[in-house]
Amino acid sequence: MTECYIRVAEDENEEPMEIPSEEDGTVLLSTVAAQFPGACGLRYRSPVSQCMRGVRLVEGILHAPESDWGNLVYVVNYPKDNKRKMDEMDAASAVKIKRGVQKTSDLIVLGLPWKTTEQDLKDYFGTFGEVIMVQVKRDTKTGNSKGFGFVRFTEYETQVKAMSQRHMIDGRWCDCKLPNSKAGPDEPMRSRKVFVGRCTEDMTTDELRQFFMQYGEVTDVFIPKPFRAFAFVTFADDQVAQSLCGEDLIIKGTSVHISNAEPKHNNFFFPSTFFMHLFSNFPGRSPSLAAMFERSQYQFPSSHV
DNA sequence: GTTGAGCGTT
Repeated sequence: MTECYIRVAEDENEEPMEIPSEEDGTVLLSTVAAQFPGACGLRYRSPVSQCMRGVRLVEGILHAPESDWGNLVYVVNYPKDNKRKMDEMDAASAVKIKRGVQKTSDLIVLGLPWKTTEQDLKDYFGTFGEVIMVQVKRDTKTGNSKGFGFVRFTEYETQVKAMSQRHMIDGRWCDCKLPNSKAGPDEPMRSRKVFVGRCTEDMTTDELRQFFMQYGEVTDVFIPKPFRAFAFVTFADDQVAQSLCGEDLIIKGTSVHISNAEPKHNNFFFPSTFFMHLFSNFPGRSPSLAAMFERSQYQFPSSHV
């Protein structure tokens, strides 16, 4: 299958718009969303059954129902029952509606047996409902499990059920809890830039751009080199950025955390107490210390906030 | 090559 245009409309009876496919014949959801903001998928009326059918959507990529898209008119899906156009509301509330009223969040799974794998977790929690993310936290050097992990369900009801009981996993009782990192909402700040934590090394700027396009126009993606497990994404609209803050989003199967690009304290790797200690020991005359401070400034550049 | 309350990224 090759590059083509598929016909897309907001309603079956509305005049369709032609939207380009990719070279492999798939269509990016972001391409649809560029013309129909807030779109979360496509459907079409099957010529055979006369029923509406959903178009397969995997990782932001829409796949043709048969060998090709044909001449069908594809109708835009909007989240839940919200069929209003995005321009009838502000961007922030649109994203909230798009994301549903009851957001699911990552759950920490405590007490895992050392031998339990992510596949084990997926198999176990899959009996409760659809699972969209599992992680087993491991020592980066040895690969040994740290005995805890994370799980994320599609449905909020599933999450509630999972938290309401203990879990026997590979012979041990485990608990699902809301992680401490979700304790309080992030402070609001009017920035167009968000901090994307827990990035994996295989995420490219293009992929991040493709992913975040679904929420609004992306003006910049910055991934520090060498790899530091985080990125900055800038939106054209600060309300879009703000609406995502505090969210856990799943990119390529990994849960990333969105927070403000300018937290109160950038003190994880360079705590101020660390500097104070150094300064007190070597009062103001260490070239290497100055160089280190320079690096820390570079790693948290004000130009990226 | 161990262990058994915790907490993922800046």
